[in-house]
Amino acid sequence: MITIKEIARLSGVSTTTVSNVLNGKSGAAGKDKAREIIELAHNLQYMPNTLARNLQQKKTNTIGIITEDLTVFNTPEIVNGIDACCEENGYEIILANMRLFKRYNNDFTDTPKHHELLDSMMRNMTAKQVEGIVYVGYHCREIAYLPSRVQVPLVYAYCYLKEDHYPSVLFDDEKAAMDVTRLLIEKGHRRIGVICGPMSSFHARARLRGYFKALAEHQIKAKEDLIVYGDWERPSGYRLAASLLDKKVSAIFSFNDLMASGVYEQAAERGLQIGKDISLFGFDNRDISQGYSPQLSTVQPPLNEIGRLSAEIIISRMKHRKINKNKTALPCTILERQSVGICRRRL
Amino acid sequence: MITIKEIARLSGVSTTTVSNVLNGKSGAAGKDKAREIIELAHNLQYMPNTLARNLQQKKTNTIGIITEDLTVFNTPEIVNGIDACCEENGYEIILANMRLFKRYNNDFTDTPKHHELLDSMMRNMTAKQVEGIVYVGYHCREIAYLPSRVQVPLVYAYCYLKEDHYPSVLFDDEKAAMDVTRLLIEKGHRRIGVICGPMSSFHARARLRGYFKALAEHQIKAKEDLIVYGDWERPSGYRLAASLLDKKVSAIFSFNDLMASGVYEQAAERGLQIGKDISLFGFDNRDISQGYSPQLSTVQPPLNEIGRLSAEIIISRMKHRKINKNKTALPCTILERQSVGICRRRL
DNA sequence: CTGAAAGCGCTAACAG
DNA sequence: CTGTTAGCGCTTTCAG
Repeated sequence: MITIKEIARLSGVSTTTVSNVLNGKSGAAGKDKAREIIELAHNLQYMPNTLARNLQQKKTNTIGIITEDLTVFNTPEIVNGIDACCEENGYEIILANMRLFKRYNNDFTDTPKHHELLDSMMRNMTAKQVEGIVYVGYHCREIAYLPSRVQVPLVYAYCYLKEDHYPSVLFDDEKAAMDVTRLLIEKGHRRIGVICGPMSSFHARARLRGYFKALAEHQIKAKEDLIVYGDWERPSGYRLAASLLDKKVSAIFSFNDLMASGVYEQAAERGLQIGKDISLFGFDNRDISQGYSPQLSTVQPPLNEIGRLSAEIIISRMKHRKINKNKTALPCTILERQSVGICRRRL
Repeated sequence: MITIKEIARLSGVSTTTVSNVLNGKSGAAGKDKAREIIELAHNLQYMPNTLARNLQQKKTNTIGIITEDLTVFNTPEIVNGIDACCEENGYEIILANMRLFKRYNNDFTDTPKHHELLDSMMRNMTAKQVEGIVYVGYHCREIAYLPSRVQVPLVYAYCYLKEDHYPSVLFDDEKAAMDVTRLLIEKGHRRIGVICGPMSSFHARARLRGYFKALAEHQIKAKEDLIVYGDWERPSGYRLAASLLDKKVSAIFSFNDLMASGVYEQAAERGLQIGKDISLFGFDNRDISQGYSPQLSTVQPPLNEIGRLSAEIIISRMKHRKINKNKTALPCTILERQSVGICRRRL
């Protein structure tokens, strides 16, 4: 690999001059000399060595991203947002993927192994002189473990810490659920069944709050028996839809698309047409939501924006040493598709 | 940030000794001194500076990954495979994401802009002293543009070059399609309809070859009117299924899951039960394939393995300067689910 | 406008 | 076992 020194030797100037010319320093060298140097560098396929430059400048313009699992459906889009924002601001990224699912078979959260891995990745990033780190969870949840010895700004994306030691960026489950419920109410629905997730889930609890709030707003009494609890998987949606349909709900709000997909099946078996006889809403905007007829109405979480905002927070902290330890919840987009219709049932 | 020099000063030894101790060089220092140094380093939260180390060693143990678009469904799994293999071999990764879809609105392949972006990313990686690069396409296709001035081993994953200038790793479309067709034949199917993709697609052509070969093996005459051409999207599957069903096929092989999902709808409208009245196979193993009842049989491409092998090739090239410019096609896994049944039609 | 000198943090070579 | 010297490739004084 050809160096600046070599070019200096060949063109009979000092390394300083070469460096100046190649970095476009104003009035660095005589025009002729400059052109000669540039040409030479080009012909010799000169490439600056980032390591050397960063070492000397004590600046890498790099932020690190640690993902819990890059293959979990929401992660890439978040990374994409971080990446885009960094690029726009002249920062580079370094990605480290914990690969939690493949590594630990889905049984890892807040175990010593996980902590050790995290600490080692943090150390590795620090060693590489990143100037900030974004930690990307694979779903929104509370993380108990605080990484040790963090020396640069740190932001949590799509997850948050038990106590606000660092800022975090999430999306607003509660508002989204409220919006969906309102929309259903405005279409005339009063008996709105909910296929909730396990109450241990942050998402499930927040969405339920939103549902209750919207009902209360419209003076509709919430009925406990219209809320059933699934495990986020399709079969539970199929099973639980049965009990809700028995209770004559006119609409079902499933707290994720997978369970909603089970509702399609249950409805089909009963000869009920989704969007006409029964309205259905999901959550997540998974691929699957467009794979049914009629298409599933759903909630799209602002993944790209979560990434962007996380990066912005990091960058602004790096620049202004601003301290901010808050949670930020970004709004979701409600995607109304044909699975929702006017309530035809007499009240 | 605390340096080795500082520790040397505080513990009254030379930087060399500190370096030796901290790197566990055998017999580096007296036990007491060594312990003292280690403790000091720990208390001061010493972190080695990777930049400095790599610069001095002229070695980064890093390979670069350039993805065309990280958010396209198959990419993360491939990256995961590369990452896993690198980790096992003591290499680090650097990821650069072209974000082609968001950047150019799906109209970019082999345009000057794309080339420029690629070249700039390659340069950037070279500047960072990566020792090899894996280029990850967003789907298997032929790439015409040869990056200029590549100075390290380069492998193409999930895509390939027009001419074999560099090795590439793909999956075996033809064999997978042959396996699927055989399986259907063995279940007694003779009139097997195909919902193909556009013939401009590498995948479509290869899968069609596999289909023909399997038929020929069993002396079944291929009928042109049983092959229809979609655009990979769901509506085309719905539409084209109609024409195949009119032609009384007993099985449909859709060349992707999305189009297969349209077949479900068409079949339902005609009161045909998938898996009984009509057998159905897809391709890709998308999430959606498990979102129907009965579940869709499909083909799972070896994404993780593509990643792993690409990394292995890079690493072995780096080590042994082995030259290999071949395409490698890895086998897919056939996932037989309930959408396939014995042919009940009299022949 | 130009270059000599110094140094970023680390390690390798070699001498004591 | 320990320290000195030298240098990775680059940029930044600062003097000419």
